Amino acid sequence: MPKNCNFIEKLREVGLRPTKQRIKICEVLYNREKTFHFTINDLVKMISEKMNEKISLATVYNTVHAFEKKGYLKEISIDSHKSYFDTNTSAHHHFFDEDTHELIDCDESDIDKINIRKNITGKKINSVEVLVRVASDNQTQK
Amino acid sequence: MPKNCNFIEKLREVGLRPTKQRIKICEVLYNREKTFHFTINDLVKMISEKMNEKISLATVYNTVHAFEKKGYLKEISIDSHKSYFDTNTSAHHHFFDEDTHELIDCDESDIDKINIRKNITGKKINSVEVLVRVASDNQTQK
DNA sequence: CAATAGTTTAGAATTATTATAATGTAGATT
DNA sequence: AATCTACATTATAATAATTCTAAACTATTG
Repeated sequence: MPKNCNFIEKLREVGLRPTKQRIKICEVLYNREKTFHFTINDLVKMISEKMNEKISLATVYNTVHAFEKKGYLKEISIDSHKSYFDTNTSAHHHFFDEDTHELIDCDESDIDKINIRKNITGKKINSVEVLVRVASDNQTQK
Repeated sequence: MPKNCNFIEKLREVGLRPTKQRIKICEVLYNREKTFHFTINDLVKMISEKMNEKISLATVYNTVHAFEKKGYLKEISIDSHKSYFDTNTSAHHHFFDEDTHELIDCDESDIDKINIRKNITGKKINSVEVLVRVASDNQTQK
C-alpha cells in the first residue's frame, strides 16, 4: 500500500511534518470512499479500535486543528459543546437529525443558491451555510 | 415601574413560576429597545454588574434553559464550546463576524426564502437557518 | 551525526455545563 | 394568615470538552 506516500506528500505540501501520527490520522480520515463527519471523540475511538493504535488525545486535537487550518478538514457548528468536523471541505449545507444527532450532507441540488442582499462595510463574506434541522414526524418538536 | 407585572404574567402564562430571579433575568433580557445576543457568561456579568444582584450560576443556566424551552429565547450554534442565545425568537438568519465574534441579525429582506428540495422520509423540518460568516476585507481569510 | 526546531505525550489546568442535595419560596389548601 | 407541597434556588461537586505545560522525542538541516 503506497497510499501513505500520498499523505506524506500532501502533508509536506502544506508545511506539516509528516509524522507517524499525522499519517495514521490521514489514513483513518481519507482512506475511504465517501467523506464523513466526526467528533474528536469519534476519531480517537476509531484510531484505537479500528487501527489498534494509541495516539495521545492532545495529539489528536493538535493534528485535527492543524488539518483544519490547512484546509484538510472543515469544522461544523451545530451543537454547542461538541465540535463536528467534516472531511468534505467544499462549501455545502447540512441536515441535522435532532433525534439521532446525525449530520447529513446536502448536495448542490438540494438547496438553491442563497442570495445575500445585505452588505457589511469593510467585511467580506467567507461562507454561507445552511443548517436544516429535522426531527421525527410524529414527535413533539423541540 | 409596573413593568415587572408584565413579566410575572408572561411567566405565568407559560407555566413558569415568577420567582424573584426569573423576573430579574427577564428585566435584563427584555427591558430594552432591541433584541440582542448573549452567552450565559455575558448574562451573569450583566446581572452582577448592571443590576448589582447575585444570582447563582446554576440558576442562570436553569432559567435560561427554561426560557428557551418555553420560547422566550432561542439558542444559536456558531462556535462550538460556547452557547449563544438570542432574545429574538422569530426565525431569522445571522451574520457572524469572525474578527469580533459578534453576531448580527439578518432582516427578512436580507436573504431570500430558502427552498429545500431534499426530503428525509419520516422527518419533518424544524428549522432552516443560514449563517453568513464575514471577516475583514484586507485580512487573510481563516 | 549533531544541532535545532517542531512534535508527541501524559497529565494538569481550564472552561462550560450539569448534577446533587440541602435550603428556600410561591401558590394552593386549609 | 398558617401550613403544606411542589417546585426553585443555591453552593458545591462532578463531568466533559478542550487547552496548556514541560519533558521526552523525532524529522529535517547543515
